[in-house]
Amino acid sequence: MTAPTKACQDLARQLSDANAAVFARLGLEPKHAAVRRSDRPDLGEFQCNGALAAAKQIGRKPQEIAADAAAAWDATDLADAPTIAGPGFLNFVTTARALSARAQAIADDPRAGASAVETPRRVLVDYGGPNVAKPMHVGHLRASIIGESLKRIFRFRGDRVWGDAHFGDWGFQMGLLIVALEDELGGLGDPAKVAARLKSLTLEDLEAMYPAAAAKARDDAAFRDRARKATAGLQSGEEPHRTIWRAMHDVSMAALKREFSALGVDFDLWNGESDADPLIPDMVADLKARGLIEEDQGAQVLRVAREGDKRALPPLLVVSSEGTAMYGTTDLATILQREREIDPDLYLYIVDQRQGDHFEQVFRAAELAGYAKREQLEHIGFGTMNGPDGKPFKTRAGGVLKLNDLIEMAREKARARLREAEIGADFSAEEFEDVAHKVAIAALKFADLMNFRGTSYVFDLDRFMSFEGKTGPYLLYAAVRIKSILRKAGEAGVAAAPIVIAAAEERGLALALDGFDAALAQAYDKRAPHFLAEHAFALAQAFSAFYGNCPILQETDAGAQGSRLALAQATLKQLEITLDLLGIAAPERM
RNA sequence: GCGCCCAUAGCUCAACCGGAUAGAGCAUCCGCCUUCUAAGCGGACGGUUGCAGGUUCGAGUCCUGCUGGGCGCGCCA
Repeated sequence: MTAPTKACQDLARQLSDANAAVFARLGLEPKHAAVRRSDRPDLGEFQCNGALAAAKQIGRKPQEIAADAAAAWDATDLADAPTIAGPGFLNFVTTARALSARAQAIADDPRAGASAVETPRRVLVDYGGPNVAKPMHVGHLRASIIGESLKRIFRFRGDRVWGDAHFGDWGFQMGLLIVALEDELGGLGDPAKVAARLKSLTLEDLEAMYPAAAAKARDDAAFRDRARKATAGLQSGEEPHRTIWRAMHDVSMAALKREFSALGVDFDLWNGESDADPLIPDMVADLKARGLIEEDQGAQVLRVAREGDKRALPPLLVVSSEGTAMYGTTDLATILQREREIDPDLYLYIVDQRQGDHFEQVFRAAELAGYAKREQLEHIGFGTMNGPDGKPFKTRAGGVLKLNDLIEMAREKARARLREAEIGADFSAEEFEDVAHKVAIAALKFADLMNFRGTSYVFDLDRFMSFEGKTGPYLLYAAVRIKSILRKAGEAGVAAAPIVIAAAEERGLALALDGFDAALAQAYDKRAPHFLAEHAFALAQAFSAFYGNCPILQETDAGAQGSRLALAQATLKQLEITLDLLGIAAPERM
């Protein structure tokens, strides 16, 4: 019954449990007792709206039910008896004792107050989606940032998680590159000549070859046809197709690993579409034998339309009229491969929401084929990153902006702002660069993750890097200020003491710390990191208010000083965990 | 043509299962550095939630229609 023993749970949960006991005694359904953070901080810290729903159900007046519940409240260690407002809302204010205990529990918890899932699942997160020969551009930014964050969120909640880059190294694009090379060399007949060219092949070569070949294929039917045949040749293991593919694959892969590393994005699996290729012949034969595939216009298709669909979903193209595997085929085979090698309970595909139909086709096909259940497969779609004109982001010249260039732009802006603020004058060149990089990445990532993933947002580097308001740099600044205090406290020999919440800003900070678990759960349930981004900002704001009004080093009361130091430590720990879940790292100073 | 998504403060975005007076940041204005990093803090201003109906004790949220925008619709991925 006393708060301290339950302090491992967040306050909303503690209040809900206590209120559920009250509701049960009154003969009301406990589910109506749920308490959550208040929308009206002027009336209370927490609220329960259940009296209204309960009233509807049993035909009593909501105010009466609320009054009964308030009168029956007995968890006075946790909160005072709730006040009643409006049509029957219950408003709670927690006791300083319960709040102190909760803050202490967070301070003592390596997970900073975050709970874990009861039953861990095996989760595969498919994100990033880089391609051979195509430089990563701003379109890859969202997939990488959101996917990386979701991977970390699921892992932190206790699931067993694999992040897979699902490298786009198969299909028609490879055929295009092969015929482009053929034309460049005037034929592929001379193995020595081919080998020599492949040895000198650079990423820049590939990045020039691909768009040229893709453009040519658009209005040159003969070229397109050769590329399709080359694709078929590659997929049936011909030479020199295979050798050429391997060289192009390796050059691209090495470059991509560098780029992802700069972004702070890391994968457990670097599997490519090509890795699922060996499964395709047997898979197609199996689908055929079970009568799931039929011939249509020279191609082999798997029909996935269902009765009751508002619109007839086109069939999944399993084998093209040229005999090649299409990307749906590869995606299906990849599910088969992952079932065998990983056996995930849940698949998350972090891909642009415009591909929704494609994934619906693949997921239905997987279910029809019995490879996976439909509910295990989720397409986590996201919106586009737009330019100032509201259309998908383009450079001033109208082309796509390379990810590398984007990051360098952000870094340059960060350097300028650091110099402007006269920060880092005493840093080594190395540390200065490290800080500029961290600031740049934090700005880019937070600007992306603060919005719900489904909405498109306008890219505005000046705004992201403004260092003011709701930005990545603001969060880093908050973390760095705490680190600075902790360093000085350490030098001064100030030690942490039991947390005692007294001042309004301490109360606000403790409540912010308490909100972490709910934010994490929402981010997890909705597959939406912006709930955590929101929490990080709220926490940093609460700390800033505390920072301005509750000095630590100057505090003369040892108990209050130790308590505040412990609060600062807990805040830093939780802020760094939250930032890490967003894929953001804070420097030691800035 | 069919289907999906979106429309919230001047701008960029939030709003948990339908709950109270719709919240932040930016911009504008007013305060606060003799104090742990002012890249900060406090305050003010700012709204017919695209339009019209409907369901409900209660609608930004659910339903219908309309307007405006984005996107998708078999051999690219």
